[in-house]
Amino acid sequence: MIEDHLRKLKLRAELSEAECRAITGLFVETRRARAHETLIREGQELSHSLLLVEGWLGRAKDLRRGQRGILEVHVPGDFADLHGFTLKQLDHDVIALADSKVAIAPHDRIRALLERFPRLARLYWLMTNIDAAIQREWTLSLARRPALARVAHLFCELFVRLSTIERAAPDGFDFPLSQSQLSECVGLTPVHVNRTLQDLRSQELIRLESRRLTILDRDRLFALAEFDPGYLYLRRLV
Amino acid sequence: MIEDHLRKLKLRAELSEAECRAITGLFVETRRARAHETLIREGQELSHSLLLVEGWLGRAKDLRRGQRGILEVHVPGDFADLHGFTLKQLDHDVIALADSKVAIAPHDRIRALLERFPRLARLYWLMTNIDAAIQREWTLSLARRPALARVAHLFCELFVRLSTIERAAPDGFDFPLSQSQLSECVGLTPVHVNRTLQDLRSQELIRLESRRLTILDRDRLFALAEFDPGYLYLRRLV
DNA sequence: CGCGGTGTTGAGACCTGTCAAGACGTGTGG
DNA sequence: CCACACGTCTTGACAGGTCTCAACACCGCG
Repeated sequence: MIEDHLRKLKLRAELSEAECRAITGLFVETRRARAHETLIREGQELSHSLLLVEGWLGRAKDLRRGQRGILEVHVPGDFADLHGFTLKQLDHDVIALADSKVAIAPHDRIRALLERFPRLARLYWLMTNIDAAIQREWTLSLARRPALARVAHLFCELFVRLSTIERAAPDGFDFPLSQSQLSECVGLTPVHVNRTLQDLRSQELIRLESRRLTILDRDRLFALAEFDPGYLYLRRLV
Repeated sequence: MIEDHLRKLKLRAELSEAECRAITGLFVETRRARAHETLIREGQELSHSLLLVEGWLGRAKDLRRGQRGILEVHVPGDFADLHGFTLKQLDHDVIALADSKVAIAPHDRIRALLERFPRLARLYWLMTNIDAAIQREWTLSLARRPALARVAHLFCELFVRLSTIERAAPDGFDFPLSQSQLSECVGLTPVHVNRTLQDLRSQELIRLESRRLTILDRDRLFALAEFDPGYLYLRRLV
């Protein structure tokens, strides 16, 4: 059930059988969430963390005037709020972007695990840093990439992240977000995202229909987005 | 020399005398850097981390066409690249935004410290998470706040962060960045930042002259920026 | 059958960027 | 002491990217 998570960890560190079993033992139950459901609210006291098993989650923050930003998206194998373990409460909401399944890890079990395996504490710290690197790249996108490159860059990133958990085909992946949700990820309006997608389609870079994204020309898409996967740190580090 | 750093940590955790001494023992030497100097380059192999003692540093990433984004700024007491300890190399540059002084902590000393004081490992993980929360707020700013609120929000954040290390007066602080550097922080052009600052001045919210920022009406500035310091986690957490 | 969410299109407004020029202060070399 | 280069701040005119508002088509679902 949490193979995706172990796969993600093993990309960066060697894991022993005992460690894998201990990590698996973190989770007490699973629950389902429907698209648009809010799983965790900003400021809420937390006693457990959520691992995404199936579906898509996002971190969201609201402003006045109904404006919302989605600040990061999670794919299966990601902890959505491991930072809640140290922060005790979050500065953002965690929302389901599509129908999803999450596994619940109580904080006291996480604490016990990290005390027993200090090496894993180091590894999860590393994963936090990789999360932050992704966040930085999103920040750069918003600061400096125009709409077209910004959307393209998100597709490139998701393609690579999904590939590492073997949820991407060579030429694309299932992408269940609506254009409206996508607009919240890239800091644009839904109308402009629609026009940007048409632009990407007319340049024969992608297809996007019935919630499946097909990448027609990966090299040109990567180039347009100035995508360099270095910031994902897809290599052994521990 | 590293009192600012200890002050920052003590805001979030109780520290024993032994822990303080051990942290102080992390640093082998200091060095100076001139404004605009690049201290660490993206991709460079790292064997030590830098604590900012005096001055201003920033994390920067470049794109083609000479576009650059500054993704986070550091004030005294901040580790600029503690994530380099786990990541081994960075996905961004670390640059001096003003003349600065940094203290150098070799990674093997950091490793020894965290093995001896596992509680500090937890604390530095927490600090990483607070860093990430700041990054999220910047992302939100870029995604959803218009130029005026974006600049205002940065000033609010810096005012609070500098206050916690007692480097802000009740009504402002020294702010050595040029308008061009500021524009790289907020994802605008220098020309537009200039006009935005004039707007803030004409609304009698701030003064900014000879590298000193004066906040004339804190409440209105906070309201304009929709600034809520919750994301800085200025409270005991460990 | 009607409804809400989604995707699409058009026209116009607004925010931000581009390009160009000049003012000012500072440091440097003659 | 002056001349000069350089970075910074400022201003204007204009271009361009993105947003707003409005309308309509489509679809799945109750």
